[in-house]
Amino acid sequence: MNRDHKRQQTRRALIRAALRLTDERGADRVTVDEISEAAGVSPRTFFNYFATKEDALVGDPLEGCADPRELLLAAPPGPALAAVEAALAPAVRQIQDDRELWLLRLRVMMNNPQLLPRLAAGAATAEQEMTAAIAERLRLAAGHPYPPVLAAVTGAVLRVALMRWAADVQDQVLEGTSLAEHVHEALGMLAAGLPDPVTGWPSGVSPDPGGTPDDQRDPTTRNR
Amino acid sequence: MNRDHKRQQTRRALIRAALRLTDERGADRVTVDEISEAAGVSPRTFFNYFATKEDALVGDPLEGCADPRELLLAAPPGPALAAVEAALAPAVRQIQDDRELWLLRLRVMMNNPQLLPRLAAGAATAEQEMTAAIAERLRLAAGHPYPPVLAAVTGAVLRVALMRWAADVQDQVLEGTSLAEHVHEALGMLAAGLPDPVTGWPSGVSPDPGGTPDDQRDPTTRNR
DNA sequence: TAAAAACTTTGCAGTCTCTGCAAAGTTTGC
DNA sequence: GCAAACTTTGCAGAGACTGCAAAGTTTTTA
Repeated sequence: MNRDHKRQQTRRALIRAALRLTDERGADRVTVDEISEAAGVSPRTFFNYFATKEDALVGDPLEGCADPRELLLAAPPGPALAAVEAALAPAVRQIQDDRELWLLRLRVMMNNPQLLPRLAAGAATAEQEMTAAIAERLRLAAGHPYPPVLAAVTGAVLRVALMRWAADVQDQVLEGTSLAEHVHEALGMLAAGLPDPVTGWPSGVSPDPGGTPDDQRDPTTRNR
Repeated sequence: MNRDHKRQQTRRALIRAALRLTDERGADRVTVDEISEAAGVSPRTFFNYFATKEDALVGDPLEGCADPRELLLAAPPGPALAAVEAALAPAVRQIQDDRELWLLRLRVMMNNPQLLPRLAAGAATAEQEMTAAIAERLRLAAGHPYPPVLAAVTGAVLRVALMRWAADVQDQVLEGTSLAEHVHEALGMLAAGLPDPVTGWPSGVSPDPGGTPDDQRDPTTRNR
């Protein structure tokens, strides 16, 4: 049997076993030994596939997707936020294609909050790459705040969209909003400057056009 | 000697020992036994103070600050994003007051990326509280996307601001920007809708009536 | 102030995660 | 069919973390 294929199969078996057992009993009532046994491999083999027990649970939303750098640079010319949305699209599509698995995974995460940080963990690497790619696309100098802010913020938005998508399904909303729609909706809020949804007021932090750093009179700054 | 005071002292000794040793050798070359010894307590005592080794390293930016709920509800009436900035102010002030410790901590984090996720971890709880507080302040229905998006996004911004502030100092920028200024600058970008800093183009995701307060038809809210 | 109550520290024994290494087993290319 | 390349496995061991009960310290009470 094909080597790569077999590896993928073992990998998936481990992930599924880990998720199923954790879903049934909670994260700290499942051992690596049990997961491996359920997947039909030795415990030692588990660690050939995953560096930590939690890695098998959390997974990587971007796994198998092209390098974000390429996607971002390949995105049609236009505003950066739109390009980021385009770059995220393959990941979103992939998650929707593996719907069952991701819903299980997200349910497990919501029931085991210790895992939430790890989701951000995978994001940490992706975020760094994203930051670099944005800076490159816009040809901004290394110290410019825009790329890291945009990368962090879109990462946060993706995470929230995932959770809301999963919560919709959990709550039996039969024809719920698609993940892509959740992402788009949240990015739309960002693009609009997070206006207050009740009053429609603009968000009201002085927009300080990134260029003019006349922050000297900011009242929160005078000390130190 | 006063009991509380002694506890705080032990706690700080453990944190300092953990940070110093990790700074010298890297996170995986330091054991709990060594940290405890350096702090003058038994290894068992370490775990009376921190649930994990990493907890001693990461700390909590909001530790000792008032409940974000109260801060947010106490903030002057006005746009939500401005209220969030006001709510963040005490945490920012506290970090600047403990400048030395936080700079060491952030340097350690930048040199030991395994720790970055944990920073988001503490944020996870704070983020939930923030979400609830925002929803309460704006009297939004439970399923509305605005509170979780705003909470996640401001958390991300705070994290980036912290890192940039620390990086400034690391890079010997003597009269660097204050943390509060970094936060304000990043929030300003959000408020402006993340316009492309090169072209000044608006961010260009169709803003999707998140602003118009006809929330009754919000698709995510219809149920429950 | 002495005794009781409340709390903290510690040692110990044990479970679990995770690693390096080398032997055994499998797949692939020639 | 054979050698190279890769994967699985067992084993031994370091280190994180927990529950428990004994010992030590601080605070309260009478």
